[in-house]
Amino acid sequence: MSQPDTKQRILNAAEHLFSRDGYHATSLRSITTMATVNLAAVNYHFGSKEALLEAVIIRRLDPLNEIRLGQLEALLKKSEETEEVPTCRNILRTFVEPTLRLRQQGADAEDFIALIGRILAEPRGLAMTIFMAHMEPLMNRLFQALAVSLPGLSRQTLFWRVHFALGSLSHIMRYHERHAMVPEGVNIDMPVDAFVDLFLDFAVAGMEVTQ
Amino acid sequence: MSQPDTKQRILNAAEHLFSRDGYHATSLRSITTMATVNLAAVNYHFGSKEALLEAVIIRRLDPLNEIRLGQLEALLKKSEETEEVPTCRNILRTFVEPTLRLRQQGADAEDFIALIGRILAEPRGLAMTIFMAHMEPLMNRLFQALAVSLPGLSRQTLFWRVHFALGSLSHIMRYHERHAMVPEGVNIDMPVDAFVDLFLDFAVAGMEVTQ
DNA sequence: GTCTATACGATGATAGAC
DNA sequence: GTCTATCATCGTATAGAC
Repeated sequence: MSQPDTKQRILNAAEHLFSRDGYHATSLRSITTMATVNLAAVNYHFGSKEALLEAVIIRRLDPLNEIRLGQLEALLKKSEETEEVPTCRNILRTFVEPTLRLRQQGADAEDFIALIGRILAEPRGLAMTIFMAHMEPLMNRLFQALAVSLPGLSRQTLFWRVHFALGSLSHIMRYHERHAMVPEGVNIDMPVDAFVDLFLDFAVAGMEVTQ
Repeated sequence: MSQPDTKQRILNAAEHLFSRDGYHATSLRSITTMATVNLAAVNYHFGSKEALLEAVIIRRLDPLNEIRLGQLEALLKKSEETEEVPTCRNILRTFVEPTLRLRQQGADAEDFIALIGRILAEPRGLAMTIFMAHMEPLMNRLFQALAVSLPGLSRQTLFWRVHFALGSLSHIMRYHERHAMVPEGVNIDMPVDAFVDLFLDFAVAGMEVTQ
């Protein structure tokens, strides 16, 4: 009997397992078992295990980047009208807040967060190529906006500071999974809004410091 | 013929391949071929593939942590004598500088840097457990020293800021491998000293900001 | 003690018949 | 879409040469 959501069930299972165990450590058999579809269905719908990974990434990354780019463009448009340069904090917020807010959207989104963390750690991998291609327009726009907001910084300094800041973000997106080394009195599960501000306090100070 | 450096050759090959391709994507056969040893030599000398990974990690991590801890203790001892609280910058430097200086020590050390990046992205993996066990004493000491240096921060805020800062570091340790998305006019290969300062400017500002 | 050659059972991805 | 067969490769174990 035909099951119209076969593709989605495969995508969900693959997202979960790729995130939890990594691409190479996940077998097609475990994916198709979890999705309750036949082993060969992956090849039929996606062509290969690699193509399945790409589909998993794109399904969530593109909508997320649309939100991030939309918020950034709205901020820049507003600043044109008011003729005020947008602040570094507000620019970074358009990137950071939609990202951290993924956590509120359930376990599936958390899986995706972990998957991105893995991708960023495998520089030479196939997934990295896919990821970079889909991030580049947004990154260029972000870099450009920050250059206007922080005219005192050299391109070199700005470049590295952007990566310091986004590196922090990618690191903490993975951190909630590692429950070791958490001192007493520290709450790992903060409300998203508070966490966004906690992060922006840190990142903006580092971006804006003059030296 | 006896080859007294068989273990080292296996370790070198494993470090290189684990770093480049990841643990699961690396086969024992590719390691033993690169090391020009017999397939069974890994099991003979290390017991299993997992035990080999642990040996690869420990060989470099323990000496590195000895250097970092030694510099931190020296700083704290000097501050006791002069009765001055060490600065956040100097505390962080004891962690950051030996880490970034690994790059100067040749291609092998660069492999290890990439491997650590991979480990940090696989929260639930075996390697993470090994890594955490060997990092914990140093992390506790670092956290304690920073708490004294930044008495105005809550434990919660300090905890997250330390992870923001070290997250930046782990991210950029991997970055040199990804040559995409580097704007013109940006030099990826900076001298280590300059890069340490560039990083500390960012991280210290973020650590110290009051709000 | 070290190392080699070889074999084993499990699991990988994929292709082709249906 | 599914089922089954196929074949490569995996980590590991073992027997024996040096």
